[in-house]
Amino acid sequence: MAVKKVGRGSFKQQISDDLRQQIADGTLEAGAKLPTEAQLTDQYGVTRGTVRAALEILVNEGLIISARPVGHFVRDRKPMIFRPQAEFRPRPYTPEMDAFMTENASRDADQDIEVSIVEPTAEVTKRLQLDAGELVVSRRRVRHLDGEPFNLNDSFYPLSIVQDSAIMRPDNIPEGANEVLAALGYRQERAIDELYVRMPTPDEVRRLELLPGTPIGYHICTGYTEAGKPVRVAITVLPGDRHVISYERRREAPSDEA
Amino acid sequence: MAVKKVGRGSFKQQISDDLRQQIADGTLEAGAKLPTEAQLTDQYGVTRGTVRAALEILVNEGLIISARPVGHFVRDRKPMIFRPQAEFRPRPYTPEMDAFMTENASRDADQDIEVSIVEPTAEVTKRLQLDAGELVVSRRRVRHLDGEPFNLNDSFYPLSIVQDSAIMRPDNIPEGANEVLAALGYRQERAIDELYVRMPTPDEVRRLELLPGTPIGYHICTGYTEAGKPVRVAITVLPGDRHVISYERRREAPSDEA
DNA sequence: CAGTGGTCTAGACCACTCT
DNA sequence: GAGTGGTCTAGACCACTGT
Repeated sequence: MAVKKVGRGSFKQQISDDLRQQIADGTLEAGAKLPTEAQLTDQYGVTRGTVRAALEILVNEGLIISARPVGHFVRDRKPMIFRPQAEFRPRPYTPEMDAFMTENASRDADQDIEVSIVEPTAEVTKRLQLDAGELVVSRRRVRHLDGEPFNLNDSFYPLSIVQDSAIMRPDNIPEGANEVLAALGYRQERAIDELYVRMPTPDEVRRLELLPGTPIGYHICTGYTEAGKPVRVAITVLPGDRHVISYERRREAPSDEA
Repeated sequence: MAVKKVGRGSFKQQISDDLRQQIADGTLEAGAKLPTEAQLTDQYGVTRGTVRAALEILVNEGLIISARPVGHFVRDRKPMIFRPQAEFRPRPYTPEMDAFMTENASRDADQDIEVSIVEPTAEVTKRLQLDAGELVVSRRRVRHLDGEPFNLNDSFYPLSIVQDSAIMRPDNIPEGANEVLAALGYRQERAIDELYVRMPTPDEVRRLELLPGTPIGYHICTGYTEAGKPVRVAITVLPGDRHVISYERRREAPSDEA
């Protein structure tokens, strides 16, 4: 080997550490092309397999992408899309003193809707407190921005309460599904929100066209009537490379301490 | 090869798809031991390298862990720790109708604190609107639960306003850093919150002892005085396998639509 | 066509743990 | 010592793209 094993770690760790450092300090800037596998093989005096193992680490960290057969490139930084979700915005949002989130004002929005009657997953069954065998209406949507998939929004309703309503039509609902539910006598007065952070499933990778190393935020919102009956579960999948969840607050809950 | 290449995908894709399916449908339940690499090598009629590539996919999806030299195991599902952050809880939390988040009531809590005067990162400089060369006081904390690192909470203050205050002491601040700031004439009246979802840096992996395939939530809270002067940046790193962010709401912002 | 990365083979040696 | 996974070598063939 041309290079001796200095410091700790395996060869692939050393190589990926080197490249990560170059990305961090700007030697390799966003969009820049990395050396080819052959060049790295020569440079470090290891075999191609070892070089590929090092690059794979960086791919899985979301730092680089492989654009076959052109080469590896430093991944562009998050587009800094600003998308305040209502649930993350307890107070009206006012755009001041936050120059860092003023990008992406308005762009072409679009969505695909797919409505079906399905057996609910355990996740949905539990939150809707369904009996065994009870079916739900599923409204699955892929929201697009400028033609690219942007997030997923799947809502589930007990079939028993939305049967034959506008919720079952595979169109946009101008007044909003919540108003339809309210007209049916199930106005939502409370909601419980949960946010998970995890790696995507292959299905989510496909629907959102995710690159390797892209984690997601998994947001589950369960809506309840005043009587405490759950009537709706909405699951939003937010790709980490396309979303910044942001909101402003005024006092009263002085935040993270410390 | 003993197994023919049915359907799509490479051998490693087929193998990881098979195993992922078995994990999803419960054939392999949480904590179960996977077949050894040698067994999978025989079973699929490929070389060990191919089997390892398949397992690596599942590791990076956070589905399995490798416990050398014992074997690979299905990763335990998130401990479902419930930690409402103040900023995600616009209304007081009431524990009702949510049996799915009642675990982990009270456990041993602990934290390490490390205070220093540092040159701020670009991220902090921008949010604190600092001049070039201006220094900050950094309070870096690792919070532990039952002896395990649970999350990171790093706060940054302009050196010019907290010099010689209790904020610079590497102890817990009983009344809270925010009260100290207020006593210094910098009471925070507004805050901007941002939440990013991404893979961890090696430093975050080390501080939080993260397993491969564990993404993080990266929460930045910038606090402002009434006059609009930023006085504090708090960065919280929440490991995806240890956190569920959860809160309850009542009406007024009827959520995710759809 | 040459050059890129994607996949796979068939070995090898190592560190570690358990028996 | 046997068995596990971690790392690495030294090849091979393929699909795709650009010249």
